[in-house]
Formats: sequence, C-alpha cells, structure tokens
Amino acid sequence: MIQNTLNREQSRQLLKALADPIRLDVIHALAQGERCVCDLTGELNLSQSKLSFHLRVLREAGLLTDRQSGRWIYYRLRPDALAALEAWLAELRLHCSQSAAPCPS
Amino acid sequence: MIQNTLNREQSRQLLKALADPIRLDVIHALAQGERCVCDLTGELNLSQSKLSFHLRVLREAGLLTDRQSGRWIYYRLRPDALAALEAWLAELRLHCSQSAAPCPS
DNA sequence: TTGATCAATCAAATTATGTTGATCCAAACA
DNA sequence: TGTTTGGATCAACATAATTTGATTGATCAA
Repeated sequence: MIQNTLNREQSRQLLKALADPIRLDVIHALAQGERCVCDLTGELNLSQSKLSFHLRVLREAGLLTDRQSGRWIYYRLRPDALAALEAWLAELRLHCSQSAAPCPS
Repeated sequence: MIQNTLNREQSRQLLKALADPIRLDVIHALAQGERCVCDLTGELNLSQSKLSFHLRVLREAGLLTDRQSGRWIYYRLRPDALAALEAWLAELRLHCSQSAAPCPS
C-alpha cells in the first residue's frame, strides 16, 4: 500500500516504473480508464509477453491494480500512487530556491 | 525550457532522470537549497566524475540549473520542472477510475 | 473431456546505463 | 608565466533492464 508520504526508496520505485516509453504508453491508456489486457495489446501494438512484463513492473511498483473476471484481466491506475508522487514532488519544491553560501565554505 | 504541460517525451526524460538512487540523493540535497559541486561531493560521498555524470543527466533533463562563480559551480533545483511533473501526474488521475466495458468487447 | 484462448513466467540474447580512472580545460593565484 | 584546483569529458569496463520465443496454468466453450 502506498502511504501519503513516500520514502526515498518508494519514490524511486514509482519513478523507475514510470520512466519507460512503453510503460508510459500503458499509463496514458489507463489514464482514460480501466482496460483489459487483451485490449491493451491491440491498442498499443505490443507482443503479449512484452506487455505482461511491463504491466508487472507497474503493478509491483504500486501504480496499477488488477482484477480478474473470467479469463480476462483488467488493469487500472491507482490514483493514490499518483497523488503520493505529487506530494513528494511538492515537498521538494518548498525550499529549493535558497541560495548557497559562497565557496570556499 | 519546461512548459506547464509536458508531452510524453518530456515527462519520460524527467522521470528517467529522477529514477536513480544517486540522483535522488542529489535531488534531496538540492531540495534544501542551492549547493556547490565541491560541497555535494563531500555531502554525498561521491567521486568527482560520478557526481558530474549524474548532475549532467539531471541538468539535461531540465531538473537543474547551474551557475558559475569563479571556479565554483552551483546547482539548484528548478521548481518549474517539478511543478510541471506534478501537473502531468494530476492529469493522469482525473479519469482513471472509470471501469472497463466487459470483454469480449 | 478436449481444444482453444488469455495471460503470466522463464531462460537466453540484446540493449541501455552506470562506473572508473585518465585526461582536459578554465579560473585563480603565486 | 607556471602551478594548483574545481569540474567536465572520454573510453573501457561492469552492471542492469528489456526483448524474444517457448512453455505453463487457468478458464471457457464445444
């Protein structure tokens, strides 16, 4: 489960999962709503095992959930994971504009 | 320059730059404010060329700016880049909870 | 049952990224 | 000028991530 404040390792895992062109395609497709794997392969023009690999990376990072219905598996984005990353980024922004003391310090 | 709305490639570059443990250490250090390279090597206990490599990745992604003063170079986080990523994430969240139509579609 | 389909997994091959140590360049100072 | 120092860059090497094709397990329909 994703907490509201991410530690360094959690944010790294989310970022790493997102930092791939194919996985971003998946993310963008799922941003429109839940999708079945069988539809995603077609929409994104990916081989079955390739898609499966990337879905797994995203799922294990906590960005996706899946549910099974018959032989189909549906994936969706987890808004809480996205919100947690947003909060993490917002924190970084708070104090970053402070100037450095001149070197040599 | 980072626009307010990122395209897929821009967001990928930002995410990829962030998705590394050493670069996250750098980011966290710079989140407290501007730093000289010479201080960062010490704080993060990194070899000079290693730090330089990672600073370059972050800078080229648009996450950092640098300024030179004498022989020292100071880096700082770009809050606009962070804000742009936040906005990108927020958009993904808007419609993602919509359920899929049952397969076969 | 049997055969077909959806999707996960695995090992091998490929590709991309990060690390290291050496070298280079520019600024500062003697 | 000549030397020192901060930092960028480069090539060779090491490590990590992705792709591919084959195999497996589960569900469903005939």
